[in-house]
Amino acid sequence: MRSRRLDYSESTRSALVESAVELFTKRGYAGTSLDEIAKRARVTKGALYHHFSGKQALFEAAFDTVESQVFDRLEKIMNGPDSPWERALAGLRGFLQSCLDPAYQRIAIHEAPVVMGWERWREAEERCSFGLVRTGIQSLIEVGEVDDVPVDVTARLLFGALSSAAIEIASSPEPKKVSAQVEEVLVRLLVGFRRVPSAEHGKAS
Amino acid sequence: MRSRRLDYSESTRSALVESAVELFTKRGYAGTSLDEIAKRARVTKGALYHHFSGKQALFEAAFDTVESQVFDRLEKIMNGPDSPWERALAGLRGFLQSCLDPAYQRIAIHEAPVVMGWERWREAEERCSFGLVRTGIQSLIEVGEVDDVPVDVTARLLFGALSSAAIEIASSPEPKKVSAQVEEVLVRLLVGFRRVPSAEHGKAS
DNA sequence: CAGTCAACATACCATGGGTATGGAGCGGGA
DNA sequence: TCCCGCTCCATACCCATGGTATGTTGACTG
Repeated sequence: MRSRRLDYSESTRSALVESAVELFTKRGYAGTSLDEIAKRARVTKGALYHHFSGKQALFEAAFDTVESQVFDRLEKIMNGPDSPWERALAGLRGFLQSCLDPAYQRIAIHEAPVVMGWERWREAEERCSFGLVRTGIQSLIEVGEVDDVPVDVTARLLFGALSSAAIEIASSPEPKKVSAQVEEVLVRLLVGFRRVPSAEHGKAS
Repeated sequence: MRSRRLDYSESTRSALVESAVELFTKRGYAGTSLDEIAKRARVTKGALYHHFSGKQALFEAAFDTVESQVFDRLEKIMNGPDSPWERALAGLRGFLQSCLDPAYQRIAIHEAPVVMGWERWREAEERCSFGLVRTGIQSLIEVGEVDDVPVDVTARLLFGALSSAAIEIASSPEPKKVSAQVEEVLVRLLVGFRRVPSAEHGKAS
């Protein structure tokens, strides 16, 4: 039987993470103090340091939550019954959609590489959205849809482009329009990568 | 006649900036204290705060120097007498080359968007390397080498891809190999964007 | 029911960005 | 030439904030 105490503990922990996500999103990592985070979670710094080893660890916990949300969403999308090509397009749209979330935006894309360090960020992303991009390209190559390009590098380039696009979209006065343009360019890009553009692409099926 | 005093002043200012560039490159923005920077420049924090309004301003000065160096280099390359297409390829290689400089790497690409804020970074980049990418694409479109895609968004995507590639290259155990791969993929990408070999857009010419 | 330990709160320290003040020497006007 | 003023920089200080050390409480165990 699960102890009542453990429930409380888990509750305060998640409250801290949730608080961290909100404040980091609003004011950034450097602009947010631990006292603020603790106060918003209605605990003190003591509780915070009981659950996390420090500010960085708390940030990584916040990173994990927002990242896993997006990951779950994208995984569902990309596990559809369609062809790899359809999956890639759907995943693309899904990612751009996810990037409209300010939390994912600022924490996972914008600040994480600096706060966590690029190495660690890369490592974490490998298991999340970047991993999806990577496997997406991988399967496109395996099926023969696109030429045999170096997977790692291509995935990195595409992910970089997507990340920039994400911020561009979110910081634009007309996100819808920019998002549509991004999609247009990206589809055009994928088409350009296609091996034999004989059959009709993306559209009908 | 230029005062001796002003020479000294200018000298200490540049010493501070140079010191900042080195330390920010090695330990990052958050990991570097103003006392360290001042000490390395053999002055005190008083001098630092006389020349700069704060840590951010000093960072921006460091950003400007590394950015302008790369800009000058790329501008020369892209002002060659070749065709826009050749210029684009040359500029691409030049940029990847520049990205091997750790200072440009960490300060201008990695940390600047976070330290300066994305808006301000974007604004500054508009006049520097990003501007070059933009005008490069612009002229490619004008000449008719590539399809009429939205310039702003395309430039943003390409620049994002390039930035990621930069870090990927520099943090790789075999930078030469990765750099070659990046170039391969990027050229393939540009070719994919080319108008000429495309038969399916109804615009074969 | 005493002891133990997780789950916090409280008090404190040290680093570091920023500020206020003081002084020293160069340049300009008499 | 002398003095004044202003730039240029040093010194001393403040305080916000991340991190630590210690105290306290209440639930579970034997």
